[in-house]
Parts: sequence; C-alpha cells; structure tokens
Amino acid sequence: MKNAPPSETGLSAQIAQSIRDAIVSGDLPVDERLPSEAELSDQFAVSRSTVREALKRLAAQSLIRTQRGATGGAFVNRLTFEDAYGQQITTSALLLSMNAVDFDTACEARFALERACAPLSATRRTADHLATMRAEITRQAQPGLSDESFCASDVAFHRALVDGAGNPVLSYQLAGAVEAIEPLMNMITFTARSRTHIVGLHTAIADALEAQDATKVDALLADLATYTAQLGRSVADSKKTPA
Amino acid sequence: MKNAPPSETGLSAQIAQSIRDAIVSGDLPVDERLPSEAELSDQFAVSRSTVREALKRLAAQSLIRTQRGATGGAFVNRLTFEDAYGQQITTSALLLSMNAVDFDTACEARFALERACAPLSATRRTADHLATMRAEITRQAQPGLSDESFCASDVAFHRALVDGAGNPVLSYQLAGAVEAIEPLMNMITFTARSRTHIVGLHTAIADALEAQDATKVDALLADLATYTAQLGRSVADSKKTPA
DNA sequence: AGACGTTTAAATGTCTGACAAATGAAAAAT
DNA sequence: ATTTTTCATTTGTCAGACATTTAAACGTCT
Repeated sequence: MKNAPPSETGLSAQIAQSIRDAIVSGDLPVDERLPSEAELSDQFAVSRSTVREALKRLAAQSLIRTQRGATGGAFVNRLTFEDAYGQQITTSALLLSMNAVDFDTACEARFALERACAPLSATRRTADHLATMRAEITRQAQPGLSDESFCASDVAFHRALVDGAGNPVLSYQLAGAVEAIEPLMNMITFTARSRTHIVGLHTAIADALEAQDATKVDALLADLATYTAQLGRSVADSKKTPA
Repeated sequence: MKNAPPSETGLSAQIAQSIRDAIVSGDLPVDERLPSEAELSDQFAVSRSTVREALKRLAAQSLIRTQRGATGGAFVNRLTFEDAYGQQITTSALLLSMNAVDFDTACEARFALERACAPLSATRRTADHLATMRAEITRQAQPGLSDESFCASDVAFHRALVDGAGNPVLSYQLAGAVEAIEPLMNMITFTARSRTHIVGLHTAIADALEAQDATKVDALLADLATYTAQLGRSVADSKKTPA
C-alpha cells in the first residue's frame, strides 16, 4: 500500500484508489484488517477526516466494512453475488434512465442475453425453478393485477429462468439486464389481451423447459422478444400522436 | 429529499441513501446542483463532516461530481456508459477472485453471453470493427508476444466483436464478462500450438462476420469456448499433480 | 481455579472551528 | 468599454475534542 502517484484529483480519492488497488491486486486479502484511521493518517500524511472520506468511498463500493470497538476497524469485505446484484441493478437502471436508452435497444439486449442462457437452463433447471415459474404464471393470470405487479411478476419469472442455468456469474450479469428494464416496462399498459398472450408464451416456455427442449425455449423467447418490442412500439406511437 | 427513515447504519450512509433515492427517482435531475454542504448540514441536522462523508459515498458511485469555487458544489452526474464499464469490470473481477469462481463457470458465462450478440454483430458490424479484429489477430500471431499481451489482445478482439452488435447496453453488460475473465486467462500458458489454434479460430470468426454468416460465427464461438475450457482444465490438472 | 462484574484501552462515529484554495461575479480602475 | 481588483461562496483539508462501542484485561468472590 504505497503512496499513490500524484494526481489532480482530491487526496481522499487518491488514497481510496491506493487502497482499492491493494485489494484488487490481492495484496490485501479478504477479511484482512486495514490499519486504523489514525495509522492511515500517519502513513499517508493526511488528516483523519481525509482518510475517513477515502474509507467511505470504499465502503460505498462494498469493498470494505467497518466495525466499532476495541478490535474494530475496517476489514476487506468479501464481495458477495448479492452485493453485486444490487449495484448492478442500480447502475443499469440509472444508465437506462439517464441516457435515454430507447425501449427497443434495452429490449434487444435483454432478450439476447436471456436467450444465451436458455439452453443451459433447459438442461439444468430444477423442480424449484419450474415451480417458481408456474407460480408467477398463476399470479400473472389473475384479473385484478396492477400493471406494476404484472411487471414485477414478469421479472420474477425471467429471473427464475436465468437462475435455472445454474451459473451464478450468468445470473449476476443478467440481473442488471432483466431488472433494470422493469421501469421501462412499467410504462406499458398491459391490456387483457396482451396479458393473455404473454401468459400463454410463459406457459409454453415453462413447458419447454420442463421438457428440456432448448430449441423450443429459444424460439419462444424470440417470439416473446418480438411481441414485447411490438408492445413498446405501440406505446411510443401513441405518445407521438396523443390526439 | 426528506429525512431518511431511522436505521441501524451510520448517519452518513443514511444521508447518502436519502440523496441516492432522490437521484434514482428522478427527483434530482441530471446536472442539478445539490444544496451546499453547509445547507445540507442544516437540513439533515448533522455536521458538515457527516455530510461530506455521505457525498463521498455518492461520488464513489459516480452519482455526483463536485466543483470548487463560488458557483461550485455537488452536481448530479450523468452516468455514462464508460463510467459504468469501469465499475462493472472492477466489480466482476473482484467477484470472480473473491468467490473462487472456477474457470469453467466463468468461461461458460462469458461465451454464452458473447454468443448472444454474435448474430447481431454479424448483421451490424462495421468496417471499423472488422479492421480492429484483423489488427488484433495480426498482433496475436507475432512470435515474441508475452502471455499477458496475448490475453489483452484477445480481450480487445472480443470487445470489437461485442461492440459490433451496435447495442451499447449489450456492450456494457458484456464488458464485465469479457474483461473480468482476463486475470483468470492470464494464468494460462499459451503454447505456440494453442496460439496458432486460437488465431485460426479468430481469423475464421472475422471471416464469418465479414460474410455476415451468423450461424458460422456461432459455431466457431462454440468451438472457441470448448477449446478455451479445455486449456483451462489442463492448467488445473497440472496444478493438481505438480510433480 | 473458575465465574462474574468492573475497569480500561482502542477504535470508529460525530461535532466544532478553523484555514487554504479555487472560482465566478461584482466592483473598481483605467 | 475593457481590464483589473476585490470579494463572497464553496469545496478541500486540517486539528482537536468528545461520544459510543467493543473486547480484552483486571479483580473479586465463591
């Protein structure tokens, strides 16, 4: 953990980067205790406030956790898949909303990625995954459901599909793609007819997964992608000509 | 930006979350100036240090940027795809290294995702993307190249393939998958023969992309996935029986 | 010796006040 | 009208203090 090379950014950012490098490079292993704030102040020759700001930066990235008390301090945090999910979803959602990503682009990305893990899911999905999907399909078929709840259930359905691939790295990557699109989907008004259509496709997908028919799952997902894009386009059109 | 509900975490974390919510919900639009640190101190009834720690947390996530001077302050930052790339790559790399994700799993995820955008890339790749891939192939064929440089060039090749899909959301998602695996790939010793094989596949992939033959690209990527996994497995085996 | 309560030291969390540095705007001088 | 100077505002950094939490060290009693 040597002194960072001089830069134009603030001191706390430099110190944070210096420690971050030590963590990423494995120099500071998981659960290792960092020097106390006072010691870091000495090492980097800055005040304790500056050190604290640097540590807060790292904490915001879940790179460290802090504990109070006699044996407390800052410890290198084991980044869990769950931690990473959360960050991914927040970041993806902001990216989409702040950069005016159109529905088509987001939709295309989402289904392309989802189709990537369909064959794996067809092979490895467990009874649990199938049960989750069936349960969400049942909920989606209920008449009184709000559009928001319908979307949330849709996300849950697709997450089960993705998780069925049994690859946590894939699940992590897909979490952003699938969940971040939810706000965009929420702008769609799902008519009774479109819901029926989607539920039908979901059912067919679950059936195909149960039958381990990867080809059919892929084809059905392609259908769903086309249909969803079409729904999105109709919303965009109706906005262009509101009268 | 109302006061956060009481929680067990620190004050600065609560304040950061409060502001974060305001940003994510769109309550604070991009480029909006936050109240000055002194004003935030008053609003949240905490000291300026605490406010600063909260702001540093947000800065670490690229949610805000700060500027000094009379008209300075903290501004809501437009999260760019580039910002998101960086975070994704760091997070993914840490996830892999800290959770002992095996090479097979990471490899499977990477190629599954990459194959997802192959058909799009076959349709949309520009001359630029093809030129980048050809250039990297040329570099990969040079004899004196270190394993690290070979890997770096490999990453550049695949990034060009992914970027060829012309979907920034896909590129963002894939950046983590492709780049984060580089450290794992770096542990592989690429013999002259394996390099020749890989370069051959890369050339075939570039040819197929130029011919816009999506089916062939997919098949070749499958081959490359199999071959890479095989290389990784041989490294793992030789480690088990070092004598 | 062992169990139990007390003290104590170490560490983070928070507050206060101060000064430095940057920066744009207003005021002043030319 | 233009340039220069001054000035107020805001972030960046520092120093010191106190509160709070926590586990270890210590002492006491059985």
